[in-house]
Amino acid sequence: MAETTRQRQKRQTRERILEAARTLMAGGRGLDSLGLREVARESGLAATSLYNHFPDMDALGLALIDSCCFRLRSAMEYERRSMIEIGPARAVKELVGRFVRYLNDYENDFRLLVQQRLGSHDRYRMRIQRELQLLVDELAEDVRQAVASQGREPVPAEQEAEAAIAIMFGAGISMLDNTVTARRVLADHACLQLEMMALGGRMMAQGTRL
Amino acid sequence: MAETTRQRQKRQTRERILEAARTLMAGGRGLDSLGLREVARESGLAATSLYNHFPDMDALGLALIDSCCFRLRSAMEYERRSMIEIGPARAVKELVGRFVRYLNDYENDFRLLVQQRLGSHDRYRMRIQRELQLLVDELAEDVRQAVASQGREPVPAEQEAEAAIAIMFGAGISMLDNTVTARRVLADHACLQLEMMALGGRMMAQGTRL
DNA sequence: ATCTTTGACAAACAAGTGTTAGCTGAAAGA
DNA sequence: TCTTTCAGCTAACACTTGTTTGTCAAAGAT
Repeated sequence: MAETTRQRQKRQTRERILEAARTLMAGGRGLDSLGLREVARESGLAATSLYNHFPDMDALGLALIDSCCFRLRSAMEYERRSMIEIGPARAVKELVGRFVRYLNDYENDFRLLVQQRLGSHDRYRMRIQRELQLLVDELAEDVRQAVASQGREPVPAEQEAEAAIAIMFGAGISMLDNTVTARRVLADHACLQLEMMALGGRMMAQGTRL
Repeated sequence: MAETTRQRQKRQTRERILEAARTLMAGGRGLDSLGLREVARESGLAATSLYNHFPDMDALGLALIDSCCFRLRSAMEYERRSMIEIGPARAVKELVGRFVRYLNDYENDFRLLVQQRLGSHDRYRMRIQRELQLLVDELAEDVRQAVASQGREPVPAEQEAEAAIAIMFGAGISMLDNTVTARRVLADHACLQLEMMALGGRMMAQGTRL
């Protein structure tokens, strides 16, 4: 069934509202400091019209976070086979490269996600935590498969993945206040840290301890 | 020169204001969603009285962040000699233990710092970034000294320290939404991850690569 | 062609915001 | 003891906020 004119226009307006909210947050403002009227003004609508799309401000925020999660997931998605076949060192580079590209494209998305991961709104937090846990789980599965395909001892993949995400997000946060060239240095550091991590995991799997 | 009655009362009131702001943020609210009048009400003062202590809301926020930084620094401070002498495995446990204790005592401080690290206010961000960099630097110096005292090859200490802070902060963020017992598990994970990191650094110093 | 639905609108409401001006009374200094 | 200082107060100003009510015109349905 084709989309009617009404449905299309409503959907477009809805997107316009979300886009307006994104614009307002571009300067680094927090989601909770955004006002309904302010968003309405930015999107060229009457304040009351927003109620035709979202029951209240919270629903708008959740929609925004949902779309941010979707874009993060899309950006970090890849073909597993290729990641596994290229070997660990290049896989690390590929992973970080993907993340840096995401950061350049959706800087404000990232800011929003990291900020709201600690926000007051429980629903927001849960949604984001779940998304990040999925990221960790997928990464852990990749690590396991890559190691298995090389016939090595099983490494603590969950821990590696968790640490890897923490390291990348930490680097990402630092990148936000830096120039594009400085970001490259930070990305290299992140690569090195991930390699150390992987190396340590491999040693630990062989029984080596500190 | 002793503190006069007036000076003492003013200082106490100032602290009362900051404490009120802390209370209001206890539920996880963002700093930018705090109102001057709201803080005044919470601290039992007239709104206008706050101007006797802070020129505007931004100054209040900065004072709050400053005190959070101070408490973080105090909590993570330790005697270097002891850290170096107990060996790497126990040093990791000590470090994480210290951080967990800080988190239990000053949960809202931590939330505030992590949130405002990505906030809109440049001065806030810079102040926090500087504080965290100091944390990284000190940790790196400890790693270097500990390694040197054992007569080992120099490891990439800066990178280890940076990753370590990222890992601990990542774990800390996860801990905020968990019970005390679940936090212990997360702390153990963080320890394991830090050990992997240290092990990988040592291997890398010996020339091993992925 | 007629009737119903509905997205967008302006007006209004009660409450909240940051900030300024001016007053008061107690502490500090002479 | 007299004067100055100043933390805290009330009142007021000019906004902004989220939300409700009722109107209107275009799209969809019959």
